[in-house]
Amino acid sequence: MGEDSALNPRHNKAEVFARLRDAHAREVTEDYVEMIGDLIAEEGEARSVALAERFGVTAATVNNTIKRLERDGFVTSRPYRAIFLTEKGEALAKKCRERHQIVYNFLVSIGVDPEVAEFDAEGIEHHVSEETLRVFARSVSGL
Amino acid sequence: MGEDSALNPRHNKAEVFARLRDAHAREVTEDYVEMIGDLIAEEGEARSVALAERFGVTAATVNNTIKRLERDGFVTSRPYRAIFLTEKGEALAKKCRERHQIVYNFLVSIGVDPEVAEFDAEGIEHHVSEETLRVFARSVSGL
DNA sequence: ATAGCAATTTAGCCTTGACTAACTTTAAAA
DNA sequence: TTTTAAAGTTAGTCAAGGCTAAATTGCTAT
Repeated sequence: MGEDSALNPRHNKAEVFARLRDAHAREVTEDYVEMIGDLIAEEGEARSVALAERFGVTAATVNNTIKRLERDGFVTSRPYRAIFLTEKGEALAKKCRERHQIVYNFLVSIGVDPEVAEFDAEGIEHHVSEETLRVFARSVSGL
Repeated sequence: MGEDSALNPRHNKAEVFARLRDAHAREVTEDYVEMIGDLIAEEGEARSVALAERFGVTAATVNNTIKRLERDGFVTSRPYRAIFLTEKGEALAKKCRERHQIVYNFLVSIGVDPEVAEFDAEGIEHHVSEETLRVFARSVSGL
């Protein structure tokens, strides 16, 4: 007995990977609400064409994704009009922006080149637990 | 002029996201070759049933994935038999194992709980650039 | 007022990665 | 040796997230 316990972590990875798949499913949503928030802040509104350009995907892909986000309650949109964040979307965007900033600042603080840090933060931010994020934040703030 | 240059990184994220999508496409492959390597090391051979259990997916899903890995030259397998890594697969597994270890050690070294570090490392390892990995490794080795 | 262009939407296709259900093969126990 | 349970395979479904091509809408300049 006990060979599948926490004492022998080699043998119960399933949970880790399940969480990984969940994080995965949230990534695109998070990147979109974050970007939509940025666009509204920078340009006053978020249009499909700007999202397509910034993500490097086609307008059709943006359209699909926005439909999903709308279905899931993160944005509202009317045909041929700009895209808006719901409260839920805004809250998520805020959280993501903060998280992104913490990861970015942390990477730079340990000596990663700012441009590389920008790349890596984008990938890492979706996979950092609350605890690790706290450690990052504490580390940046100089212990 | 210059508003899309590196001086204004807000405006050319497309590349970042393209790389993110690529990293994404490699994740499952990397997790599988790594796990197959582990199983061979621990149990002498890698069977579908063990992969399914460890990843928390069905045997059918494992089967699909293994076919893809075989098509892409990372593993060999014969019906109803164990799965083997090709040289290419072995090389990738080795690289992933090292990277995973560096990320894990780094997280633990900055004060993340080992169990949480294990979770996070699994997600982060696929998104860490060579440069950031070097910074992590250097940091762990006590600069 | 309308012509034309840019933006958006729609339709149809693809791959990945997941599932269930049903079937086949292998290997071990009776 | 035969039965049976476990392992593996196959077929069919689904959602996410990409794409292209074609249709539609909205805006702007004539």
